[in-house]
Amino acid sequence: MTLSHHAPALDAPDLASALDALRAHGMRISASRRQVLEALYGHARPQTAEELAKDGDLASVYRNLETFEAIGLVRHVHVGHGPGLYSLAGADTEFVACEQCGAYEAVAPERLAEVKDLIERELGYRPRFTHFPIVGLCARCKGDYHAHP
Amino acid sequence: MTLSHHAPALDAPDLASALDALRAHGMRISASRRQVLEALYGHARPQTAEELAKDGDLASVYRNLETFEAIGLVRHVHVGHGPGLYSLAGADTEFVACEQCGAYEAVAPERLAEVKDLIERELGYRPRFTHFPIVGLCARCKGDYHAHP
DNA sequence: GTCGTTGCAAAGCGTTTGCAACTAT
DNA sequence: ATAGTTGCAAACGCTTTGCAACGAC
Repeated sequence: MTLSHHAPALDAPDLASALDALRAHGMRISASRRQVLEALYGHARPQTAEELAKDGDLASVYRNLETFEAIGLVRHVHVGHGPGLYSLAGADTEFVACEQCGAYEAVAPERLAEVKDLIERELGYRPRFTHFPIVGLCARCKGDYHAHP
Repeated sequence: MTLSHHAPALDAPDLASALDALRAHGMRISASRRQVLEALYGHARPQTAEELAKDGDLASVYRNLETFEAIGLVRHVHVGHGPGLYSLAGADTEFVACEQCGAYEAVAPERLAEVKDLIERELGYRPRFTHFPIVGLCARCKGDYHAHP
């Protein structure tokens, strides 16, 4: 499958409207799906598939996250080498991550407007830090070269 | 192991000086090591471990790339979800990658000086696009939203 | 009753590890 | 002779897939 990560963010402000969105796409409401969505609505931070599965079936969670992403309900970001981190699509969010300590932060796109324009002008690429973050050293790690996580 | 990716780039302009570098670090010159280094010196583009191994032992190649990287001889970049791409450390190089078509390009650090300063001023993170590239849409893919690789 | 979805098991990919057999020094 | 290295096999972590049983509609 070639899942587009460019679906326009679907704004489902609560669980009920998320379920409506599924129905609107002809999808059924299963226990697994309800549970994943509840978990997503219950956490501010992006979650791994494993966290979202709790004790349910991981394969189903991956399948569901994939379809949720296809309809623009969910999105995920890759921080370092770890598992993907999933969150509700809502407003576009970009990320910065520290390759030293693994910390990462969401960044509102407005704060990166100038940066992205500059990169596009210089390189011809239109950057998007929603799926793969800006990677570097965070304020703490910049100082201590030999610091450990 | 926690391998520092921040070792200063070791400038070994040819195979002979790379081998000297190994010796200088008390490392032995094995057939596997010679072969990996020859492959690295023989290709301009970053190579996967599998490509570097040709028909040799992949595990040894990974082990050797890891130690080469630890002494600053080699470096690798992660483009999308594929395997790591290894190259000689030489001069610092940063990368941009297209998340649509998988294309990527090396970028001289000077071209990113302004961008990196701007990011650091805005976010507090000091970006480094040597290990994880800037990701976005390349010039070709920006246009055709539904283009295929 | 249908067909989408699940849950399990198994495979996949890229990478790492344990360990006995080698080999550069 | 004695480490450091190799090569194989097996495991790893994350994700995907095949498929029969299941359950939402």
